[in-house]
Amino acid sequence: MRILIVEDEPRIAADIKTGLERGGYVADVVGDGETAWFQAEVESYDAMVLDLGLPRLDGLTVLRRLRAADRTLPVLILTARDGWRERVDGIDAGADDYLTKPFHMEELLARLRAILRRAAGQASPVLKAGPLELDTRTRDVSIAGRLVSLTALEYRLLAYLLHRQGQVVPPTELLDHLYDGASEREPNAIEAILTRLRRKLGAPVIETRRGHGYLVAADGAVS
Amino acid sequence: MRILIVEDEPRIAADIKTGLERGGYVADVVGDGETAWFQAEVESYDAMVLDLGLPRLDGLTVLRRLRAADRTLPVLILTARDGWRERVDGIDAGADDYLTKPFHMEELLARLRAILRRAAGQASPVLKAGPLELDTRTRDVSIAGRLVSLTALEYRLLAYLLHRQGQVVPPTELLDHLYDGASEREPNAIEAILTRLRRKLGAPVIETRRGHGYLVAADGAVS
DNA sequence: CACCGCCTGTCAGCGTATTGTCAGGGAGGA
DNA sequence: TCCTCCCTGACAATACGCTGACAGGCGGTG
Repeated sequence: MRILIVEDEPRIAADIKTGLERGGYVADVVGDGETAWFQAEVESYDAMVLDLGLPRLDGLTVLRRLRAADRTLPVLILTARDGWRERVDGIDAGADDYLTKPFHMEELLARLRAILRRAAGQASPVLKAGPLELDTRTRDVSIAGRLVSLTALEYRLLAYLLHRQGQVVPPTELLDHLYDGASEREPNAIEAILTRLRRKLGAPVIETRRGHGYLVAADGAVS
Repeated sequence: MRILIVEDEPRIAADIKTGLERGGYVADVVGDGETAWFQAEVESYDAMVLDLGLPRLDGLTVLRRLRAADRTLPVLILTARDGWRERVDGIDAGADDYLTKPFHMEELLARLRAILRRAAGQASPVLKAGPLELDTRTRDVSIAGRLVSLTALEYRLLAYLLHRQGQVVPPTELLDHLYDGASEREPNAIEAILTRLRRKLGAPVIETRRGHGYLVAADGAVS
């Protein structure tokens, strides 16, 4: 899961980035609305954390532009403590959620999980596919009840596929969502992680559709 | 739109009900968790406004039961002002949103609009032509209910024709759209793919218009 | 500061599915 | 009938995906 943080205060931005990375996400930071808009158009993110008070281009405007362009990217906005009017505007402009500053990192993570979950059309924070369970809160993964310990990337890969359960995910998309913007990777990197992940899982949860991509079946069944 | 309000304090419940009705919704009120659970099972609501502090059966429990039963009903929870821990639990239990008491009616309405909007926007893009169905999310193709497995190019060819359903597509255009700009192919390559595709489909879905191109009829019928 | 161990990206080799080309045949239109 | 255009089977080249091995990097530990 790759998140775009839009926050002009470097200190806060860095805190959020660290928090998100601890939470198992990949995050890019931009400091103004203009760049945010550009970045969101050009790169692919799974969600955006958006501060409303921004230089150059106001956060609400960024959000409205996104929605006007039919981009359904989940957006979590950050507002001042007593700005309920601001929050109502934000929600009507298409925000999926808000958080008032200052906030607990833990709450930001919970709300992020929630909007990501919703975007995937899921109701529960525990993602399931057949014998496989992935708890997004604790990041525990178990198969047939047995806990398996995954590395950061293995987890991200699996979580991403589960979020898009029932859909075929092309390898290029995985490349986009598993790594932040700073890095270039060979497509083979995905295959390597996948091999190791499959070995750990020990059950055929992840299907390959040659020429199309990878897939975790909606009910966990293998065709 | 019909909303279920779960709130044990009659005064607040009445306020919310009034507010929702002013906002154009229909609302029912129940005062305890047990009834809420029963009511949500028996009647059909478009969303639920759920107070967490409830007699008989706690709000969180109601929510978890709903989610355990795979009910995706949008739920907005009401929490105390400083209960961020409670909110995190609520969100992880599957709440779509929360609001801290006391709140502005206007904000409740905005958040309700938001979760209803979200719940509505989940349609699967499936292309159809007669007995043929192509699901762009899973890349599953089925004809008369029977799944057929297509290679990357067969899929692209079929998808392209379906996108332009009812129109005659010249082979040169297919050449342009199936391959990237760098490569030169014999026009025969298209014919070869088409032959294999037709054999897999087993039904005359793709017509040839000699001298013009290929066509998938708008209703899937063959003239 | 040095060491160690784990994580992870790259490379190369392998097996297999996919796909372009070729050549021959069939059908439609003039 | 003749000339195109299109279809199709066979085959070879290619691309794709999987895996084992290796090495650099990073963080933790003594």
